[in-house]
Amino acid sequence: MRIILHVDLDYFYAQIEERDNPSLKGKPVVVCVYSDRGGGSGVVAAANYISRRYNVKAGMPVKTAEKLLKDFNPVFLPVRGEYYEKVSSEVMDIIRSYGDVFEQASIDEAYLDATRMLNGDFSQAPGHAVRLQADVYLKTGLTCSVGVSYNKLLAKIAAGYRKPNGVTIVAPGEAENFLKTLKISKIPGIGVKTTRILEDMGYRTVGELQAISVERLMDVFGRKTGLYIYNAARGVDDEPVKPRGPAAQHGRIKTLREDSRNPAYILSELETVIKELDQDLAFEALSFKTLTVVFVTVDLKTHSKSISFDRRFNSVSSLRKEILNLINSFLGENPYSIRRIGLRVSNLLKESGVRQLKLTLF
DNA sequence: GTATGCTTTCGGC
DNA sequence: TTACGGCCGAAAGCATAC
Repeated sequence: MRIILHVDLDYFYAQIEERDNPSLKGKPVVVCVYSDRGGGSGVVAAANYISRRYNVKAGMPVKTAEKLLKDFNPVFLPVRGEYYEKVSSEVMDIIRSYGDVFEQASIDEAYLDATRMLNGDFSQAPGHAVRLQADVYLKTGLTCSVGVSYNKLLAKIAAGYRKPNGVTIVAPGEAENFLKTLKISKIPGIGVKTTRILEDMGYRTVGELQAISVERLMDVFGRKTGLYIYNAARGVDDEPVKPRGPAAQHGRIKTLREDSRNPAYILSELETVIKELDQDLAFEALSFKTLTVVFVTVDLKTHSKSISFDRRFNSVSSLRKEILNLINSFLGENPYSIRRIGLRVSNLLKESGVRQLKLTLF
């Protein structure tokens, strides 16, 4: 039996701001991504627990959060992405030392396989998790929530069970009991859409979900997803904790100063995106074979158009003609104006040798 | 029918 | 009443080859 931990930093961006400025404690704190449109246009990236009491949530328009909090002395702050990345690396370096295998799942989440480190003795796992939590707090001043179980699925659900600053153990034999009263949306991968379908079928808890046959689930959701839901409802998961390699794609997207269907204007707004993406590629010594233009139309739907080449490029700046073609092709088949525009490169390869040495000297 | 590879969309954080 | 970012990986969808 494996010993798996899931570590989740609590309300990460907002907690960092609170840590760095203690006068924020006790107030609703909302960290926002503002676009270039002015007038406070943007969305909420993270909200502390006081904000959450007033129904403020990540993903919500900033304007909505302002209305919900107007009587409660809130603090709205712009995101400091690079700084949060740096804090994340410091925290991850601590977490890493508590497992044999470490997998960073996002900027504020990680999995550990600690089976060998604890000699396969599950009874040592709770103490291990508490020590990890205390160590992170002592060294960084940040709290996290930890889930401990014998697979990634249960460890992740467990981490979400007691927050913030919680530790939840789901020992072998306890999964059925732990799962049966949970709402089905607590299963990772079961989002709004799937929840709606299952609720319409009359299922609300994971316990109830266990009554559906695998055939029925595969019928409704397809082979792969259906089997996943069937197993997840039983706490069954054998995904290994595995270190993540470098990102498989790099992208930049921005909100246009005004909605538009003018290809020349859209391309001009892409200039900063091109510059930043090229800096990224140069810094990491990457080349790519596939270029994608990402469109978000005024109805907030995301679309994309891509082109693949049979040779590698190390910069997008020489591909403006291709970008323009993709924009025109999109406009030809879509009636909506464009609100946001971006670029993505994939099929990445690390440049090696002399070329890389030259680039990293900058 | 299966395997493979590419483009597009979905959804979590 | 509406309001709305910027990333990423995974899954879905589709075409092709055998």
